[in-house]
Amino acid sequence: MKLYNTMTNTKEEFIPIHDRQVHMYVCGPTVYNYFHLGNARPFIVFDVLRRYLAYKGYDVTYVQNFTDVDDKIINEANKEGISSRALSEKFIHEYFEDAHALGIHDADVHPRVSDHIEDIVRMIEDLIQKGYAYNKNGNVYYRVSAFPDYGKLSKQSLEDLVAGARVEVSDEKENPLDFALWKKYKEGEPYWESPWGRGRPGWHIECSVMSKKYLGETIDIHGGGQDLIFPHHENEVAQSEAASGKPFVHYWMHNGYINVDNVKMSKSLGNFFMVRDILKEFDAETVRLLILSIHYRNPLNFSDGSLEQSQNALERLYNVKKDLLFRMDHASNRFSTDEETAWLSNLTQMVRTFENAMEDDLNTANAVSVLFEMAKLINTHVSDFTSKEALQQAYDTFLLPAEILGLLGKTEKLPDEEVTKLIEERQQARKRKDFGRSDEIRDELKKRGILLEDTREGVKWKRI
RNA sequence: GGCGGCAUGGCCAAGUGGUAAGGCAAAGGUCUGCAACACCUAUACCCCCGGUCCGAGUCCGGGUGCCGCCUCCA
Repeated sequence: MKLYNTMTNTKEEFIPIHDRQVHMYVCGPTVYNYFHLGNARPFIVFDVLRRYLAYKGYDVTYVQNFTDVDDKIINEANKEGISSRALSEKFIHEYFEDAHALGIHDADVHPRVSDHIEDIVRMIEDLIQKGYAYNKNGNVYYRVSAFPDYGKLSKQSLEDLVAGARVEVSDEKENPLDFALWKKYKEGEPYWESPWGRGRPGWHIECSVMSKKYLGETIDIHGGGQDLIFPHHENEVAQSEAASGKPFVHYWMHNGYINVDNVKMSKSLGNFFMVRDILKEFDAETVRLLILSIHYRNPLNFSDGSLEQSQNALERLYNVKKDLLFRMDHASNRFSTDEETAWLSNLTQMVRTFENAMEDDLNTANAVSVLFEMAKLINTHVSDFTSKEALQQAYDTFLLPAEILGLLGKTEKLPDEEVTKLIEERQQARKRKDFGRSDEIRDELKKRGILLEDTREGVKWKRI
C-alpha cells in the first residue's frame, strides 16, 4: 500500500514498524460545539483507512483525542455560565452521537487532556531538563531554536516563519515562534498545580504526550486536516523528537479542506454546515459517499446540490442491493451455472480493482467508482441468473467493498401485514385490469413511504 | 514576503506519457397498462502560450485565475 507522506511530499510504500500492527493517531475535536462537515472529513477518511488496514489483516490501534482544555472552551463555557468541564462533557457526548450516526467507529482510545495533566507535566519537565523549554514567570515555552529540524514538516525555515509571523510579540519569549507548553493561571480559567505554579497545558503538548502514552515514541501514522500541519503538527514533532531523540511519526497524512464557494469551511468564517443539521435532511451514508467520492487530499467544494447528487448516486447502489435480496427470495436452489460462475469471477476481479484503488494512497474516489462498475455488471446480467448460490455470492461480493467504505449498511424492515395486504389487493386489481384501483393503492403506499415497482419477477417495494 | 495546493463535459470527480474512469442532471430509445427500476445510444478541442517526445490532461519553461498555511481552525 502506498501512502502520501507530508514529511517527504511523496507517496511511499507503507511499511509498519511492527510486522502486522499499525499504530495510528488522529487529532480529534476541540469539544466546544457540534462538529461541522469540514471537521467530519478526517474522521470519515481515517475511519476508512483504519477499516481498510484491518481488512488487510493489520492489527490497528487507533487513538483519537479530545481537546477538552482550550481557550475556545473556556470562552464558550464562560459565556454560558457553566464550567469548562461541563461544556466539554456535553460536546464529547454530542461528538459520539454524530460520529456514530455517520458510521464512524470509536477509536481504541479516546484520551482527554484533562485526564493526562500529570503526564503532560512530566514531559514538560523532561523538555526543560533537556534544554528544549524554559519557564518564564509561570509560563513555560518551547525553545524553538534548540530544535534544528524545526520547520521540517511544513517545509519552512525559521527565518521565513519569523518574517511572516503574526503571533503576538511577548517579552517573555526568547523567540516569537516559541510556543506555550504551560500557561499560567488566569482568573476564570481551569487550572492544575504544577512545578511552575497553577496553570494549564498549551495546545500542542497534549498530542505528543497522549500519542506516546498509548502508541509509543514512534508511531506509524498520524493524521489530521491540512490546517494542522503548521503549527500544531510541526510543534508535535519538535516536542516528541526532542524528548525521545527518535523519529515521531513515519507517515504524516493530511486531508484537504471542505470549501464553500471555494473558500475554506470554518467556524470563524461562519460558512459551515453542522453534521447535526445535515443529518436532519440527509442520510448519514449520503454524507460519507460525498466525502469518499473525492480523493482525501483534494479540496471538496461543497455546494447546494452536492448532497442531492450523492443521495441519488447512493440510491442507485441501494437499488442493486435490494434487487439482489429480492431475487434471492425468488431463487432456485440449484448450483451455479458456468455462466453464473464467469459472472461472479468478473465481479470478484473488481474487488481487486477496488483494493488497488485503496492501496494507491487511499484513492476512495476510484474505489467508489468500482462500486458503480459492479452495480452495472450486476444490473446487466442479474436477470439471467436464478441460482440462489450465485445471487448470494454476488451479494456478498458487492457488499464487501461497500462495507469497508461504510456504505450500504442499512437494512429494510419488512412491510407490515396491512401493507402486504394492499400490495396483494393491487396485484388482483392489475390482473383484472382495474388500473384505477391499482394506482390508487400505489399512491396510498407512496404516501406511507413505500414505493412499488412492477417487475417481471413480481412486485418490488422499497422505502423512500 | 516564505511555503503549499488547485484549474478535466451542465454539475461532481478519477486519471501511473500511448484511443479522456465513474457518478448526478438533462435528451432519445428498449422494457412497463402507466410509472419506477434497469438496460442501450449520443454528448469533452482536459485554463492559455511555448518546449521535450513517434506520442502530453499527464513531463519542462512561462503566463492567467482561484485557494490554503505562515494567529485559533479538520
